[in-house]
Amino acid sequence: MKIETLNNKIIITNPQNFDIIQTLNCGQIFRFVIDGNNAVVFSKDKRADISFSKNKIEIITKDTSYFYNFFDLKTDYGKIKQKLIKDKFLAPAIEYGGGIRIINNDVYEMIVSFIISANNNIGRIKKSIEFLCSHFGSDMGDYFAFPTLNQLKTATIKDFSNAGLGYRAEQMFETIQKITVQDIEKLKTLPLDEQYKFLLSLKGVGEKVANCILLFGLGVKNVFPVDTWINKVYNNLTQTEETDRKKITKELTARYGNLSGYAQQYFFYYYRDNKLK
DNA sequence: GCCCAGGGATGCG
DNA sequence: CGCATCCATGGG
Repeated sequence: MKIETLNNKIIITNPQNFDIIQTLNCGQIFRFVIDGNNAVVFSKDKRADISFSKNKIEIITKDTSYFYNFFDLKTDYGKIKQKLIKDKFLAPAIEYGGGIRIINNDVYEMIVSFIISANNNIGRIKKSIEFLCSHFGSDMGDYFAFPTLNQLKTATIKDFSNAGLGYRAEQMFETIQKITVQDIEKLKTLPLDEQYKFLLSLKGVGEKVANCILLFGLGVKNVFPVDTWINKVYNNLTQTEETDRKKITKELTARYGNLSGYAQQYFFYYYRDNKLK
């Protein structure tokens, strides 16, 4: 794999451990469109237009360094997979979704997105987020930016309800009113336990959502978000009917350690995509 | 009509 | 602490 960064694009020839469709479709990001061999990806107020084939990926964007980090291009996924594939449970999942990369997205955007995600499905999550962008985000000409915190502070409970948040509308309103730009900046500098504590103090954020925010928004890899799919994976692999997600989270984080976040995404994508039990 | 979706808040013991 | 119950909404 060779990565070249030019003025307005990143060119990846002979991509290894990087599949655009897998990376976009594994549930870590909600603002994207795939059309054949092209994709458009949005983060904050930024946009990347991507064309991809078997031996080439082109990421066209004004913000090359942002999307270089966004797609985690500095990390050697070959090494990570080499370790994880020794795990007999994980091997088929890595075989299936070995082109997944863990995205480095904006923390605040992840807080809003994953509050919406609770007990929800990806189609509805995407629609709600699009609503918030088109009603509260800046008009960038041919798309809308993700609303800034101060823009979203103008939204009412009714607005969130109109966005399809259902019973999460009140939680979102409270959290958006409570947090400040300074809180978000400070959050990035805190040690893990304090980051976790802050996130759990927000309405609509529990253990699973907090772990997703840490993984996709703060680059923390020794967390293992447990949702309904991971719960199914766990029961499938252990031949149990465990429902205690705290226990499952603890066990899986202990098992995969600093590679938990990667393992979790391989599992999630494989089992959900194949709709296994 | 029931079940499910990248679960969390609340109340009760 | 652990545990049960409730929570909007749209698609299958």
